[in-house]
Amino acid sequence: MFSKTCEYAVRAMIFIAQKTKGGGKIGIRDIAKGIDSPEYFIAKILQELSRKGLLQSTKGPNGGFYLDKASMKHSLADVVKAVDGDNIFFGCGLGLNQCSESHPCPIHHEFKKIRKQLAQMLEKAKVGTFTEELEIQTFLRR
Amino acid sequence: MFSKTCEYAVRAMIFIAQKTKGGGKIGIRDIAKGIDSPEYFIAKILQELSRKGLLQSTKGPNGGFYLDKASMKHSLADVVKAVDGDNIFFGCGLGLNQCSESHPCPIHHEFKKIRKQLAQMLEKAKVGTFTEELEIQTFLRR
DNA sequence: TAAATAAAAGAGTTTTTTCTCTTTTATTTG
DNA sequence: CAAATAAAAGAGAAAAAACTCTTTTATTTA
Repeated sequence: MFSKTCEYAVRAMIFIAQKTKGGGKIGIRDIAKGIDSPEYFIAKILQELSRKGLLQSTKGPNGGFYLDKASMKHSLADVVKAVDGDNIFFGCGLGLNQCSESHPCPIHHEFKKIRKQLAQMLEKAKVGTFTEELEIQTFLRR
Repeated sequence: MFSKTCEYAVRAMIFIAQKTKGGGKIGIRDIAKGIDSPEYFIAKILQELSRKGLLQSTKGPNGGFYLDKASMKHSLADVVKAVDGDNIFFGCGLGLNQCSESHPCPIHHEFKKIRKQLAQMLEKAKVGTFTEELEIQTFLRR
């Protein structure tokens, strides 16, 4: 469904939201452990997301990654788009470039409904909404 | 969503169904052209599907690929499973191995609905049902 | 039964994705 | 301001996916 890069990104964003809701920051090593991902790899991914403004970071002692108020309101769809692009939301299920309403592939209309539901679900899910359930952190690993 | 291999596979199966409904066979070169895929690559994919019994073939002059009655009844879900496995139908949206009802990731329950709909849609779509609309063949390219 | 045909199998190469390590830059704190 | 800390950036390596070519095997037909 999503690339591994994208899965790590979503897990990391949710994790960081949980951990920095109170105002602190969290380091890359703790993030990697917290979501069970390769440390250097998730670092690269977060650099990219940071450049795109989806999360914040500061260098040096007491530095780390965090989410400001605006970033907390980003949706999982925003994260997915930033990493994998929007092909999952708009692309043809059979990989055809020219597939459209007027020139549909055999499963175009059925597939459209599912893509739409997926998009809506991920739009509704804001990064900041996963903070309440504290226990959830366990479930971002493995 | 699906691997390219899988997209080619589904397109090829639909194409072969359309072309061999009347009882004939179709060669690999025509299939590759018909669905706009790399010839040697789709050949490999169909060999695999043939071994798994999802379609039939014969060698030699007048040989080629075709679908017998039973194969026509296979669903697109069967094809997807044969190529990509069933991860798309059962796997966690965030890539977690241990994600389950009792140990869910943050989007487990929402994601489950979408996976289910996708599965149902592809189960319902039988390879043989795409034969009526003759014009459809154009829409398996590009 | 020899030649022609077409898929199957074997053995790759290329490209993309995933992952790693080292060096640099920014920030803090003693 | 020097040392320590932590992310950013650069430059890859490893693994997986996508794709290609050649040889073999099965089948038909002249």
